[in-house]
Amino acid sequence: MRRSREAAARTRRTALEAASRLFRERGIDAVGVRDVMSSVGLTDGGFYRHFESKDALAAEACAAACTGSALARGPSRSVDALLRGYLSTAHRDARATGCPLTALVSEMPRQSGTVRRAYTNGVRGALSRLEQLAPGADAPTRRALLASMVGALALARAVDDDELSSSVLEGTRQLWIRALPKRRPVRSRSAPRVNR
Amino acid sequence: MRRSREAAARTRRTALEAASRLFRERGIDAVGVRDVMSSVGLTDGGFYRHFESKDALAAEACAAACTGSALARGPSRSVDALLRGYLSTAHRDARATGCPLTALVSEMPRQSGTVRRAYTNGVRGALSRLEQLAPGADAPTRRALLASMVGALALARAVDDDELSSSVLEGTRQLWIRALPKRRPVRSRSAPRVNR
DNA sequence: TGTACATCAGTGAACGCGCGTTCACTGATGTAC
DNA sequence: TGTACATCAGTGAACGCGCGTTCACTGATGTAC
Repeated sequence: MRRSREAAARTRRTALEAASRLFRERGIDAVGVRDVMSSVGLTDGGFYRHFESKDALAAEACAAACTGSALARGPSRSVDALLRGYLSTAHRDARATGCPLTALVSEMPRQSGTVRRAYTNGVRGALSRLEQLAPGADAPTRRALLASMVGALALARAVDDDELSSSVLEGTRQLWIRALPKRRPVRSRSAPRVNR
Repeated sequence: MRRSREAAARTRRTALEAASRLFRERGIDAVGVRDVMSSVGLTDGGFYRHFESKDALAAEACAAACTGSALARGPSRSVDALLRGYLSTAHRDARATGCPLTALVSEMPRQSGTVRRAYTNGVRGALSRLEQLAPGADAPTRRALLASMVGALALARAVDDDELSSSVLEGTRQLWIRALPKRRPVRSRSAPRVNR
């Protein structure tokens, strides 16, 4: 039966959020329209009142996951803090709520144009965020940094061996803590090391 | 009708090779037993004369792709040459014959135990190869290097924008050419710079 | 403010299709004598 | 070396199942008067 406009909007919003999580957890192709709708307590027929197709949902969910992810808007205020969070075992073990760039990376080449466009915009957004957090790194370095983060998290999730998995995250963290220029310290550059 | 032992062995071998390419190109879940068998000119029913299940095929194909890939046995004799090949647009555009670690990385968390084990062994093999090619890099650095290569190639394949894609490969190549210790030069370390 | 009616969110069955796997069958291959 | 027979690689139909999408229908919501 008909629902109020507010209820319908809520249905659309919660279905989109559920899809965003399910796609990251199981992959876009492995999640059905029925899975999405039943996860918000509805049947699948009504899906097409809210989305034109599964592909349209995938593109929108990918975009939403990108703008909502830790890389785009997380609380980190330094690149060190970002790396600690991104390359943590907690992030590794939370695929459904983690970075969509990593969760979907190797199925993206086979996705439709609209889905890939959303993903590519997510990559651009992540690169801008890195520019804010690491202004000392040039553009090629920022691209290498993003690729390294994505690769480390993806590999850490892929392998079977917990020790190997953790060491990939840790090795990548160490690399960037060494490689990135440090923030200008609070005291003036030439000041002697004194209290205050 | 029955085939000779040699013909049957050939069937098994070519089906395995076809599966290895198809899985890398389209993903394991998206390739059916029919796809594999029809790509070697047979019907699907006979598949189970050669493999116990699709999962067993996936594990074997993953292992075969790992031991046969450029990372495991390519012709590169230096880490620079390896990086030039691995992070090339040619490798990016040849998913079916390229590195399986990258092609399958983000669907691996959802694969069966046997498939993940094959993949993890592939990661270990790649790390050993990097140890041979870059003996100056310590273990954490080698893990970061592999993660960075996988991430760069995967991202370059995922995005829609050719310029962004190439720049991710190029930025990663630059990073490692800078970051890795150079090979010991031919002349002795303390010799002055003279001719010969 | 009340009433009549149009709208539309959600239901549930149906569609054609492809999946992994099973199985009776065919007939060439391999082997025992 | 010839013959009889067991083996088994490959065929093709069938199985139960889930997929994305469509659609007639229900009945509460929203609106025009």
